[in-house]
Amino acid sequence: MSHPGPDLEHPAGHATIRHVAELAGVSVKSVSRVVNGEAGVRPELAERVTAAIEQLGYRRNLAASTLRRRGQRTGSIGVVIQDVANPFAATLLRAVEEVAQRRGVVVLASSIDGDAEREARAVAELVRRRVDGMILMPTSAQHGSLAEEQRLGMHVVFVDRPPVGLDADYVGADNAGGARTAVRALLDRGHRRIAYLGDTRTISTAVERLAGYRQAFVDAGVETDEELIVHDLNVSRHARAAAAELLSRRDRPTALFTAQNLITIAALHVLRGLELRQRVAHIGFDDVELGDLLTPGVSVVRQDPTAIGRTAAELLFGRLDGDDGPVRRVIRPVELVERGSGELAPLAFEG
Amino acid sequence: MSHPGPDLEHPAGHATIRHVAELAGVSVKSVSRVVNGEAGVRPELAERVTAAIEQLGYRRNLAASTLRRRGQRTGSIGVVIQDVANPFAATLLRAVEEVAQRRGVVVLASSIDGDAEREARAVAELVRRRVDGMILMPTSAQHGSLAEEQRLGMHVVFVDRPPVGLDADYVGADNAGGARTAVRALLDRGHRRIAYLGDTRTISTAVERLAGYRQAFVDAGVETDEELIVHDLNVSRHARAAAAELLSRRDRPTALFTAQNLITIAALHVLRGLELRQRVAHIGFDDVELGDLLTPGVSVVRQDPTAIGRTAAELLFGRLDGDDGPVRRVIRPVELVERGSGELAPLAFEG
DNA sequence: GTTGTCGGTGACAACGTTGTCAGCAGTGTG
DNA sequence: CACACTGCTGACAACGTTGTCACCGACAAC
Repeated sequence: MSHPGPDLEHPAGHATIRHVAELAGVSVKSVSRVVNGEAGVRPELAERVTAAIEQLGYRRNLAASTLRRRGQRTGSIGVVIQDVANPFAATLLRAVEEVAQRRGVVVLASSIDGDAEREARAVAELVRRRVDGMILMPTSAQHGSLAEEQRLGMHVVFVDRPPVGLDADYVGADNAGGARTAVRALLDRGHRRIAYLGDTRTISTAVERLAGYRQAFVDAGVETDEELIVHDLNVSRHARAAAAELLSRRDRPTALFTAQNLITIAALHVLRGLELRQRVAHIGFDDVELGDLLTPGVSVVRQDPTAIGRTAAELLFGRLDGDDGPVRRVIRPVELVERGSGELAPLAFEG
Repeated sequence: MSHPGPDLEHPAGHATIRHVAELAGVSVKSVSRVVNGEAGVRPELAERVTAAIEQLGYRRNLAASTLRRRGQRTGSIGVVIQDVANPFAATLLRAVEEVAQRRGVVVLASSIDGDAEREARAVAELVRRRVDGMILMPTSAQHGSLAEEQRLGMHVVFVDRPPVGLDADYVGADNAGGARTAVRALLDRGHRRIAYLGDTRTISTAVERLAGYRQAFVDAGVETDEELIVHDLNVSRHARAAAAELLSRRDRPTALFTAQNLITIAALHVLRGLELRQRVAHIGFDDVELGDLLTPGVSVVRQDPTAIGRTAAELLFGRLDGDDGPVRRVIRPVELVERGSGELAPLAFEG
């Protein structure tokens, strides 16, 4: 045990390339060559190395490997999302994963729950780990701090919410257009008191969806009633409370536009509780599972999180592959899915 | 540009500790001390270092750091799940993330979609990256290959499905008990033709849930009808087809027990399509979003993926902190949630 | 005066890997 | 005969970081 070099009898932790070299009776470099599939190793020697690797259960240490291969990729990307437990984010993440796995790239995902500080910590952590690129569903209002990372070669693609104060690729949905379409459909059926229930106003999607809502009113030459617009429903509980309050007014709205999936679900619970699902029209933004089986079906503006995630991932990998074209903004179309709840007519008189 | 050492004017990629040292006019070791918050650095010097770090946008390279700190943790864990897009897995993952984030540990998640080969690749990748531990929702039937990793100090906790051919911690739910309770409830209401629609039989949860189904029949002294047991419904399409076939038989079942959330959803669609939701009783395993708002409400056996994820993560971190007690098997209780669909009586005569 | 201790600092080696380059013996080219 | 080239192999340095240890001046104890 007093001789120099690694203890070759029984490596304490993981076997290293040196253990393998010693056991196979070759130089470490030759082992490296075999492991990396480099040409120029005699088959007989390669076989000895392979056997040694097998016997020791050797696994190349990726940290050491990428350290040496200067400037080399770590084969990892970071994805910062609001909450994996939200089906929208989860589906998007899954699509990213799919593209990444095909390339042998692993995904580091962090949920940040609308907390700008958690976002900053998550991004810093990803930089420390030298991910090759990042896909960001940001919370924060300003992303200028990422400019430095970008300059140093970090590739960033924003999803769902565009970058602010930064030139970066973006893949999102036609939020304003979708909201406008939904609200126009309600107006067309004669609704005038259409409530808007939306997320925090610092979130661009919320802002855009509200803009679409307002635009529909402008298009129709109808005035909006500011009393019917509620913001900051970033917790289910708040969304429920807001819906309950709106629906218990004497001049309650005849239709609801809920601008996000969790708000839609909260509103559905309240409508059901008040036995108003057949009487108050309702369109949500984002599809909800089983929404088609309710009575009436839940009409929604559907976006395609899989397509958004896939597109973002492909964009990111394109950048990693050297695409240095101008910054791209991809806006995916959305679709109004009519299932019943959005097609209810306004009730003339209410008890 | 011909002088040796790094080009200090304008570091090409990320600034290294050497750039910082040079700019601050100190040794690299002192920078290291400051970065790591080690004691014994004059405040004035520390300040110079901090300023240099700031100016250069230096971020410690975690790969190099953990390489040097021999045997040191990488501050990352791997989570191998079936599919992040499945709410059960997503919720579980979120709970793991939560515990990990509190400790500054990042999570590498991989969806493997019931593919044993993808599972093996994911695990190998995690080992290459020297994650500190892994949480596994396995697909494969044998996990003996992990024994070698375990011996080398890798900590593994299984969730949802127990390890086979390996001693490892496990956190799961009372699958057999939950299924038994559900089917007993159906039998108690007089159902006899109760169909079982389940996932692939290589999956232990599917096996356990089927066992619970059978046990309930044994308990009641009723014979099971093997014609009503369908397996391998690992794709929504298959589940729909199976449900449609069962329900179109002349002697169709009076009740369904769907042993997994996606199968439950598929069955709901078929039942609805055939207008049988009010006539055929139905209990699912796993809760489904909005299941309470359908008419009738969807009765389910609810497990708590958040608790499972949290428990598994805490167990894993406990091991990382040195807990070397005996292997633990945590079985979380499940709960039958009666919402209507499971309480329908069998119809005496059918058209 | 010698010795020891102190806080502070840096030179150096090492972590596990791979890039570079030199060297081997054998063969062909000028 | 010198030289270049071949396929194969290994010695060595380097990646960015941190652990080890020696050393600094100052000051106290003997």
